[in-house]
Amino acid sequence: MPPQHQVTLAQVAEAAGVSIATASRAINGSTRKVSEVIRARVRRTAEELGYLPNLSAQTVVKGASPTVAVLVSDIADPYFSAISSGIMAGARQAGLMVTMATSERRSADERDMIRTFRSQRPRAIVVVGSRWDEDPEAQAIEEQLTAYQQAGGRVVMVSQGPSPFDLVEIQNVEGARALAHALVDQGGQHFGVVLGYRGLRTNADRLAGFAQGLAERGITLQEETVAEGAFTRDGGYAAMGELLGRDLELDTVFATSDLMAFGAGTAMREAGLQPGVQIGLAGFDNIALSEDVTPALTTVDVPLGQIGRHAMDLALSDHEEARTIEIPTSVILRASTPVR
Amino acid sequence: MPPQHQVTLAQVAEAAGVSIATASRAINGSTRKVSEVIRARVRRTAEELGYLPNLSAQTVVKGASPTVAVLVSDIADPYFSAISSGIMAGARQAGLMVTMATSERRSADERDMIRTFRSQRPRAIVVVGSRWDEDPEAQAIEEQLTAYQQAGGRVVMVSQGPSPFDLVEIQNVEGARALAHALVDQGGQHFGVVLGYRGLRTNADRLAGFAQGLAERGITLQEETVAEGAFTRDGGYAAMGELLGRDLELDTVFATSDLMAFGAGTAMREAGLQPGVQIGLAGFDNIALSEDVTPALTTVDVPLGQIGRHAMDLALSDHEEARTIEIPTSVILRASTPVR
DNA sequence: AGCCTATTGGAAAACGTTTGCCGAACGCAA
DNA sequence: TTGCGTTCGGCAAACGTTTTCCAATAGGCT
Repeated sequence: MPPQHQVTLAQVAEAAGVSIATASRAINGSTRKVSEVIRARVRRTAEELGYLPNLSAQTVVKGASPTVAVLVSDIADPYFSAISSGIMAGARQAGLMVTMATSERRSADERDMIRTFRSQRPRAIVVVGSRWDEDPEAQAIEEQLTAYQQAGGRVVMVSQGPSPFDLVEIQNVEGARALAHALVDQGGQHFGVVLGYRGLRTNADRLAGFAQGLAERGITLQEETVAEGAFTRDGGYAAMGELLGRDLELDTVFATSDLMAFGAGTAMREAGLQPGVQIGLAGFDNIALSEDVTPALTTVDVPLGQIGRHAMDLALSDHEEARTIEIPTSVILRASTPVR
Repeated sequence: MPPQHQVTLAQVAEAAGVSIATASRAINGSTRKVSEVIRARVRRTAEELGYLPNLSAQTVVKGASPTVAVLVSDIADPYFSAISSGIMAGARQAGLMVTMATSERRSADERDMIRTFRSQRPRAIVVVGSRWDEDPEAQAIEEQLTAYQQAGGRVVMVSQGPSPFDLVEIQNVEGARALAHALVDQGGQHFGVVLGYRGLRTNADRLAGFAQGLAERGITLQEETVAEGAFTRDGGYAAMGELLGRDLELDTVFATSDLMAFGAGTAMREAGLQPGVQIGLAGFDNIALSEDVTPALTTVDVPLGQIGRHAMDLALSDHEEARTIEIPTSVILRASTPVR
């Protein structure tokens, strides 16, 4: 680590002919006032010398840094990057910096990153991304976060419920259920599901909601029409391939994320099926490009940017007991699911 | 800012019955050794008490924080999120944290963010995103970065050349030129361009390279066949609309980014033109979904993840004079540009 | 004039670390 | 035994801030 030598407050004070205390008060403000003339002089001096406050020093004495730490599974995934974008917008408004890390969906890494975050003494830690059902690290992670919270930090989980912390919950069950209704209403009868890892609660919820929605229309989702894969574009491609190999008669496929739907769509075409023509295809999330593909993708809208904002709101408002914000979802029918 | 009270090194030292100095050496290691037995005892105590080193305190005394600061235009844009992903992977390997901010392409914000970054004393600052041609803040930003560098920090610019700093340069001109060749070879004759803001060097380069490539095949790109818009999906949609309104006879359209191409494609379809059938469409960047759309998008591959890695490599290797890494690009022909 | 209160500058103590130095303990050769 | 080098623990200074006092000055009131 190269030594970085910088202008210090002491140098500014000296140059302005005041004490360090006064310089501090003049520049970074506090309850105490400093006379206008001195204040101006100090500020000008600081400007001239190119003084920049040392955030770490401030953090040491204040006990917390003006920072919010964000942990996401994968920043290259448009789902997470859209949420992150909302978080960063909120953070900027609140004058906070953002430190970010990706867990790559490995929960041991998640635990380590949270430890590292704690070392930074951020004002809040936001964890985005579905939790695994049988996560060996779950307890360790929760302990870390609890300790952090008890030390005065705020914890916000996005799409991680149930949990003892503040929560931003996406209505996955309801959205998938409504989607099922809509698809049946369009004339779908034989449904398949391209499912991200079942162990991720998000997927489990979306599957359950979809099955429930179908059931409410008198259709039973067969287990053999569900293919599981990684919760990524490639996973969708692979799972769809598997589904095709099973030689079922499907007229509509629901993928538990838009990203998986894109992969599934490519697999369909490679098998000679045009989504939106011979077979229907629906996703979930309504990520940015889902309306630009051909055929435009039927999906369930999740207001991703808003989610980030809400997470920051929770992080900043102080309240005693944990709160939950429910994010409503809504079905968007597009050309990928034809009316029959 | 809530006071966060935490276990300190002093408490660990006390509990372990050693001095603070010894505790420090036992836990965070240094040149000096501490006997195995004491070392073990201290570590165990730290573990039991849940001690976490205070990174800010360490930063204050060491003079720099184990952090790399990243500034991107817009994290929700897949171009930037893919690069960020590479950067974060590199940072993790190097044991560094990442602090991230978005400038929203406003250069005044960019300047402010860099100031804030400097306050954090990061080990490196990475700035990703094309520079504006006539940027009123350009000088202020360069001064900030120069001062930072002189204080011992490392600066890496991605796609920002020319600049006095370390540079990761994408071969935009060459890529666009090669694309033009390939499109002419496929039988294209009447070309249009959906251009992101011309003031962004990236767009200017891609346009220039494309025009040059056409010229080398004996085709002159007419100014009236170029429509300019925001460097986003919506910009592409709007610019394509404008182009269509001009009533030209185009057989192929080059959009200066995949994102713009997606928007342009939607505009084409709304006008009754099928990309890949009546009209060719090509993009630039090869973002993740470009092969999943229908028709799959012809584009110029830019290895975005690698770019991030290279940026981190530059940030970490220490060398005197500024270096430049050239990232090669390569044409990928897909169905959106039919062979005629 | 005398007193009380507000205002404002400065000295110094914190905050949680790392590290330069000192000195104690030990091993070993002479 | 002395002398000397090596190992390793601890004291205390430093890092760049904020904040608690304390003191000095100014102003208002009687």
